[in-house]
Amino acid sequence: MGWMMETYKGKKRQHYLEKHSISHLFSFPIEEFVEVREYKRDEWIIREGMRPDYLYYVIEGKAKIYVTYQNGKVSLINFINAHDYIGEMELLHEVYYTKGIQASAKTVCFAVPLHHYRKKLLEDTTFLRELTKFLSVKATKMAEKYSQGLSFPLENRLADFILQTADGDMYKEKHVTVCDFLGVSYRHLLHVLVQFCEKGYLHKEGRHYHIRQTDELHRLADVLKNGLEPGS
Amino acid sequence: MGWMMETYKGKKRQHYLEKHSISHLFSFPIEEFVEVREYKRDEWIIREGMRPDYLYYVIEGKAKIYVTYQNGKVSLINFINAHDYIGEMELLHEVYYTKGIQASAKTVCFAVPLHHYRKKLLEDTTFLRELTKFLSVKATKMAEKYSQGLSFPLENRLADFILQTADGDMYKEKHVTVCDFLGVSYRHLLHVLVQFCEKGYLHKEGRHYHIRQTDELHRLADVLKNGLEPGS
DNA sequence: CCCAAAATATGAGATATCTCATATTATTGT
DNA sequence: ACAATAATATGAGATATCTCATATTTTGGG
Repeated sequence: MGWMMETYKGKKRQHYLEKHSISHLFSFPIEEFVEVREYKRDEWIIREGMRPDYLYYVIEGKAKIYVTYQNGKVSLINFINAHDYIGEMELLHEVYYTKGIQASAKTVCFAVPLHHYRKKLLEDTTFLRELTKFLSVKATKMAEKYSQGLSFPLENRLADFILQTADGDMYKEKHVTVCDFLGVSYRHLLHVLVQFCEKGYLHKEGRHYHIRQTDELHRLADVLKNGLEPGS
Repeated sequence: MGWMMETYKGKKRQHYLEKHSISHLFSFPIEEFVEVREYKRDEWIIREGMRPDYLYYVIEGKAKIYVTYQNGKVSLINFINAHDYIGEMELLHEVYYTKGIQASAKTVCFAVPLHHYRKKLLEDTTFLRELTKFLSVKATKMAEKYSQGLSFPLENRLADFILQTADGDMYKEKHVTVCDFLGVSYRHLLHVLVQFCEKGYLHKEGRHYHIRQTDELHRLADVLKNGLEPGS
């Protein structure tokens, strides 16, 4: 289990700080003590149950949030992408059960040391406003997912997931990850995928799937879009 | 559909402002332009799709957040209780599809006029920090509900719900509301409740249920508690 | 290059959950 | 007090989804 997270130094660090400046997210200079870190695929950025000493801001890459239940079942809760914060719960709350966060691709993030900045962060309007926006979006998305997840069969949620994660017209996600994320059994996921192929929505090519009828998938996915768009 | 929301004036208003002071939530005096409103059971505090002009802070009562899907199905997303904010999404984001919020009991709340305070609120550290805490808790709860909802059968979620909403050792929630909240059909909810009675966990008395074996319900509900408690 | 582990596949039977049909009570408005 | 509407109940058949068993293929490490 080598957890050899790499910290960029010198020129490389400087390059990231400049190219992906986060100074607009704070009203005070923060770069001096910020670490630039790279996590490799499958490395744990935060281990479940362990309080982190840093607030992270993701620059590039992709990670997954996991939680382990008492019965041993591990569940994928959400994805983390560029421009997301990690560890904000621990910054805000004294007690909080930390979830596990694992990089699913090479992930670069800024690590803001809390022992140094905690107080300043909690008094910084600019930072708090940004964080509040981030959290409100997160809360809304989770709320939507929740009601969607409970209200519709896999057929609809999978169609949506395929459209959201497709690489061009190819769907390439790993089944194991997906059935974890969508909370269904591997068997059933395959079953619905086969149906999609039989109906001609998808065509299996090797271990990937070619999207043949985007419109039909949209029809299925649209069922879980709520309400009207703002402005109507 | 009389929507005769009542606004307290004079002495009554003053009484609420003093007894449930919210001055600690802001670093500037806010009471001058705050309205104290009372919504009766089933009144809409915010109508779905309509942007509110106020930020609300609930003092007493209980409300429900609803969303309507394109297929016409209405889904209960969450409850709102005392000390919750309403309308924070609209304060933070220019575009946002507003969900419907309906009082499920007499509900008193403070209404902060945005046209007057919007700018000040977004620059107030104290307010933003409070709101951030509120939102982070909300986001976490939704995330937990989401993964729970997807991962466990109704038996477990219902046990948890019963324990959480029980009034002493009596469970009194309305079935219609519950099956909406838990995202299951009325038929199935009844089916599982009957099972609980047959197993002796509950005993039906009129339209309420007497909890007879808390331990057994806890055993079912504990399955969806994640991880270890902080500090272990 | 080989092995063990992970990921992919597929079948069959068991459950969980839904839909629809239909009655019987509350509740509410007038 | 009455009619309309909502909430509660219950049965029966249809689906969605799960569990388990088992086989094949891919992948990563030594």
